[in-house]
Amino acid sequence: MSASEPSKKHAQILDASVDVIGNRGFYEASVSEIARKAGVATGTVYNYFERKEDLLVEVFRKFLGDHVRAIRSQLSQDRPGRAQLETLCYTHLKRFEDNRSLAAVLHIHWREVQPIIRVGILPALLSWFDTIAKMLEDGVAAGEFSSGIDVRQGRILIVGALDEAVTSWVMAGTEHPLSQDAPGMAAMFDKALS
Amino acid sequence: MSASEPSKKHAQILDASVDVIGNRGFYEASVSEIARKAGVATGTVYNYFERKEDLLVEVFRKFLGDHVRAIRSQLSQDRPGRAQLETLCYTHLKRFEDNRSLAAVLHIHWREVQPIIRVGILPALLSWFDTIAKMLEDGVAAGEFSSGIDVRQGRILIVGALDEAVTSWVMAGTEHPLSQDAPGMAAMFDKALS
Amino acid sequence: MSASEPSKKHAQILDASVDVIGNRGFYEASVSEIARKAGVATGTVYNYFERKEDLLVEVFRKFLGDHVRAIRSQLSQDRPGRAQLETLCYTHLKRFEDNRSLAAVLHIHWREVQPIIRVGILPALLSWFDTIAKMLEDGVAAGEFSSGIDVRQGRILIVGALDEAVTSWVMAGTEHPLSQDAPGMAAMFDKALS
Amino acid sequence: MSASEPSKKHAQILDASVDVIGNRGFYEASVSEIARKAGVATGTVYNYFERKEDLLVEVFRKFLGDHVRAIRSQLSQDRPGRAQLETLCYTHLKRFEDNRSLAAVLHIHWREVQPIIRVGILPALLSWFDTIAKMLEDGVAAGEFSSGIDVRQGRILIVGALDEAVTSWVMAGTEHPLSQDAPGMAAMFDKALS
DNA sequence: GATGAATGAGCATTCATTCAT
DNA sequence: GATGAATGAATGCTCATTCAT
Repeated sequence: MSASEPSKKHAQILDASVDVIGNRGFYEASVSEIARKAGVATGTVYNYFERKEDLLVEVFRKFLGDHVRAIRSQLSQDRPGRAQLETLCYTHLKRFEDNRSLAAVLHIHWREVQPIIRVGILPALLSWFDTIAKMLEDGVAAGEFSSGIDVRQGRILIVGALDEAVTSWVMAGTEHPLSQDAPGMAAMFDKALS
Repeated sequence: MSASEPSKKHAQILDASVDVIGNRGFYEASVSEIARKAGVATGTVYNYFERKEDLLVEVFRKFLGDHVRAIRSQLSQDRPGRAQLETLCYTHLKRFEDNRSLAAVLHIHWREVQPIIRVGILPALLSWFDTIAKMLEDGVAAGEFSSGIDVRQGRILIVGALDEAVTSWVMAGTEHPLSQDAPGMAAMFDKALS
Repeated sequence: MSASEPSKKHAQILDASVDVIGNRGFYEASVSEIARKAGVATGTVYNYFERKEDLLVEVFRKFLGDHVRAIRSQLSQDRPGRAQLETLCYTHLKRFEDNRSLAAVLHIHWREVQPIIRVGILPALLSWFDTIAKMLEDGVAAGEFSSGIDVRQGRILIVGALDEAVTSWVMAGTEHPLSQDAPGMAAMFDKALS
Repeated sequence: MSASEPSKKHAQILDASVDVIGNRGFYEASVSEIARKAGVATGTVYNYFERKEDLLVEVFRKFLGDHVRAIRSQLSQDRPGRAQLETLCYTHLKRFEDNRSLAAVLHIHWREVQPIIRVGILPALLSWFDTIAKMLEDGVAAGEFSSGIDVRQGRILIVGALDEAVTSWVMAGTEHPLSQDAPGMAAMFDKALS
């Protein structure tokens, strides 16, 4: 295998982490269970990750990172303003509707006080926040959003509302299609920012 | 002390729980540390609470319960619509600005997957959600909010945005006054719902 | 109350000890549960007994002591030999048939390795052993039992067999009348000693 | 080591359990102490046994099981009746004379009320009882024992007397050779059953 | 004497992490 | 690199005992 090819086992372990942590929560999940789900021995996990905490950190780095990159790519194809808001909401909600375990991991452990986790997660989180802020700034620059809006508060509104939408859906355990809320959420955001 | 006064030690333990859990997180907090902070022996905690989990559950029951009751009382003195939104935002943000530990406990452990905690916390959570939904319904009935709004989505918007505002403030560790965001948040909510 | 009159609470606690220890076993029984069954506060137990272990020791002292005295009194009314064997078996088995909890306490904790219990129980145990040995010696002296018997081994035979009879009955939880085995046991003892 | 060889650590832990439980009693014995005696870490015990109680249960399963198999093998080489009684007594008493700790564990915890222990121990106990009962039936069939005997009562007599012989010897802490009682016990049994 | 809340030592058990194979 | 048995620190919880009221 070439050096650039990511290890297959690394990926297996990461996928298993999403699965187990998403269903049990980080503190109720055991490294052995994740290893078993990944089809490797417990010790193997430590060939790829230094600490249990790194599993969670890497899940954020990879999966939230991928998500943010995808969102950015989508947004770049829309005109700033309402169109981007609709794309954002739909893409975000659809992504997690299709992967409930990932939704659970990212939205439940978003907030984590243990410093090693906090610090590790932060970059991925900030790039998500920045994506939203950038979108708002573009909307203002394009005259689509009011120049009087507070970008920081707007970011809080959007991030918080999307977060709560996904969390409620995850917690409720219902099968109602999460992405159906996208138009309504986008409309509210649009009005709030005009 | 009068007979009707609830146990002093119970209150001490609950306050210490807010303090310790708020700073370490539930899983990093040990019962002995909470006991020490409360000025009682470890075993004493178990005279008042059956399990460690009950500490967290009771914090929600009491402090979120008190908060919701206070909010409801405040809202009843305002006219439905924008006035209530402003009161809601200010009261909510001010409450947690004045008690960072409580903010940390409630906003970090809002989401908790362990069933015994989930189930214990749920009633307090639902009463918070219902308070927001009720406010929206009153606003619609009074003609202050558009009759076309989706109350469920509106609830998600407000709960999520307030949650994110507090969480960001807690996590950042900055001393910027959280309550200053109240007018801006209220204005966005108002526009979103019109 | 006169000094010689035994305390009512002392008796209540002892009766409750038989009840609880008989059903849970000494180590699974808690002092608080015994106190509750006795209708007194936990601390009250320590006004009458120094340690938890003393509860067990006192049960042996009082109830095995009473039993041995009753047996001795019965035996003194019979002629040595077979008649005494029959009286012994019937009285012993009937006593415990009528009080299953006491049977459980005495027969399960007969053997106990904790020194403080061992030492405390020993006198009562020895008086029980001596009673049997004395009966055997009387039987030999009266020419009813063979002069070739080993009194120590005869004591072991009778004590062990009666013990096993009661223990089996207690453990099985059946309702078959324990005392019905008395004639058969007595007959075997008689033949063994002739 | 061959693959069929049972785990060495498992055996070490079991041996240490006999040692520690035999001397302290089950409830006074701590898992850490057993682990230390076995030369392993505390956690290692839990790689081989699920619960502390399983240590005791396994001791019965293995050591009482081995003993019963050995006894059965010996008995099959003797003619039913007196010869078997002598073999039984000698083999039994000699076995425990040579292993005082094992004698203590098996004879003290024979009776145990905690359900998880009771149930776990029961099969080994029943196979011991059955061995005695079978021996009696064979003796009756061979005309060596009276056809009028009650096998159940005979089982109680033998099991109880042997149990008491060993227990007395263990408790007394004397060094008198336990097995010397075998002929006398066998003779009494023989007469009792004729 | 009676009470029962308070105490804190003690212990079973878990599990992240290591390391010999 | 892969394995999984071994490790032992860490912690929730119990309960005999004390003592202020």
